[in-house]
Amino acid sequence: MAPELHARLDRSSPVPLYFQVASRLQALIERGEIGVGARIENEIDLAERLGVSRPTIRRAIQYLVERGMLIRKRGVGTQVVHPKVRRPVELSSLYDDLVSSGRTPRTEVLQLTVMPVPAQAAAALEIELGTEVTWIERLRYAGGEPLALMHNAIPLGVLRPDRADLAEHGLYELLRRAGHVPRIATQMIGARSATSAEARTLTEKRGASLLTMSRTAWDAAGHVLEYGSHVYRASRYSFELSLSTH
Amino acid sequence: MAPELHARLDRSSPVPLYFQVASRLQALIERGEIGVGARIENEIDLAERLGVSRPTIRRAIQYLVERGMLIRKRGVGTQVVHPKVRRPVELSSLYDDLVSSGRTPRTEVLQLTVMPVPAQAAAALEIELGTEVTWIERLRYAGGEPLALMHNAIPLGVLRPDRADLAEHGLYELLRRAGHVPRIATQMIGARSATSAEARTLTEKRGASLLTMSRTAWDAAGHVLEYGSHVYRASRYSFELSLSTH
DNA sequence: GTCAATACTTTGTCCTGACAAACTCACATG
DNA sequence: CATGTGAGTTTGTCAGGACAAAGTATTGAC
Repeated sequence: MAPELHARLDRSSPVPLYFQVASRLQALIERGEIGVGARIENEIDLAERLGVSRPTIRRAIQYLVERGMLIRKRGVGTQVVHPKVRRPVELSSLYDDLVSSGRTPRTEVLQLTVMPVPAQAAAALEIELGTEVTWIERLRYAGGEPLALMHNAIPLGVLRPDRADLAEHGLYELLRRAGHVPRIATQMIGARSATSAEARTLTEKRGASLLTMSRTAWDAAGHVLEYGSHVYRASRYSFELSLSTH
Repeated sequence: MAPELHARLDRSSPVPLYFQVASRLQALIERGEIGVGARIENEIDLAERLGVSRPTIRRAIQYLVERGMLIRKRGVGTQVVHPKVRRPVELSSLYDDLVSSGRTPRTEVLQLTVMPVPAQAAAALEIELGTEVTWIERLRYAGGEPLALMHNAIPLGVLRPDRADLAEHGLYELLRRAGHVPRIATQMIGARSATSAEARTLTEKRGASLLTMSRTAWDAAGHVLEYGSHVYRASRYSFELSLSTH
């Protein structure tokens, strides 16, 4: 087996042992030193060789199983099924996605007001009709071209962003910075034709196909953070996601 | 605390103890007997009261944490964040989705041939251009109306379905029955306008917006099972998904 | 040679015990 | 009154052991 696995683990590190083990295994698999289909050493030997207990090894392997890199079969062993980390869909904002894919997002804030919550957002946010919320309308550019028209409703108690913040950062970044970490979300992805106003704003032809996404996000305490209703130029954008069952 | 949690666990059952505990907790939370925001009993007391060890309780709680129902904080405790099970996106077929939402799917097999793999599918399936595959074109109805036009490419070694099977079952069911369990998939969701042929088949107007989804699925051993390229009537269908970070 | 019983390997479940780290809150101190 | 110190609570990590269940390979009977 590869040399990395022989190196001693750092017991003085704040990084948990199971995570150190998982990271090493992951690196070996990503570099192809343990090929797809190959079996890794059994848990008991691995534990002994690395000088940790079997539960620690199991936890490390479990971590990689959940990421879709490994699968285990009782009586058989643990096999590599995929060399890349297949992250489940992430709870990220378009802004972060664009940045991490090397593009340069720019945001134009079209509207920023406090107003009674629109009907569709009220249901999603689980708040009374008539309650005031911050209502935001933004136009997101990537590579100099308009990409998406975004509408958000945010409860007043959660965040009161200003135009400058919104122009320079993603909404999720602002939420996180305010101590509201999005943890859970439900999304609906659909499609429809652009209205003439939308077509004009997005520099598309009238009736062009748009990808729609609406999302409600909650924090760890179960409080609603935001409702968003966005349209994307289907000619420039699509959603990509990986799934795994375990 | 609610009475269900007091009932004795069944140690003779093949259902693991941690799962029995998780199921009970889940039921209590879903019925609202432990409200959102409420803290559940700490692990050590819970373990003692149910007569199991703390690792078993931890595993049960972990299971619900991963499903987005509970969150834990060191030094604080474990809280209910959402009363419904938030399943992560599932690796299921449209057919199964329709059945489980109480609709009655019907499938019309438009084409079923063995032919050289189309270029787009070759890349997704990671096979040589020119290799022969089973090529399927299906029209899926729900509630008497056409809903989706589906194209699939399947390696010959994986499955050789016949028309009758395809008309009566979902593709994923056939795959599973043949011993090929889909475990990992990558999907792209986008949108575009219908061609006139598509519009005719789906009884939409020409140029109507369609939701597109292409997917590649692998089994546990990392073998490619299928590539699918589907279009859905955006007026009748959208994708719904829940996400959580943990 | 075929097929069933058996031994072996490997992961799955569960236990007890221990200490560490993060958080809360009361209390003493300036 | 503000502040930080320390005790108490709760989850996080880790050890080591035991047996069960599922699969694989070998062996033996017919």
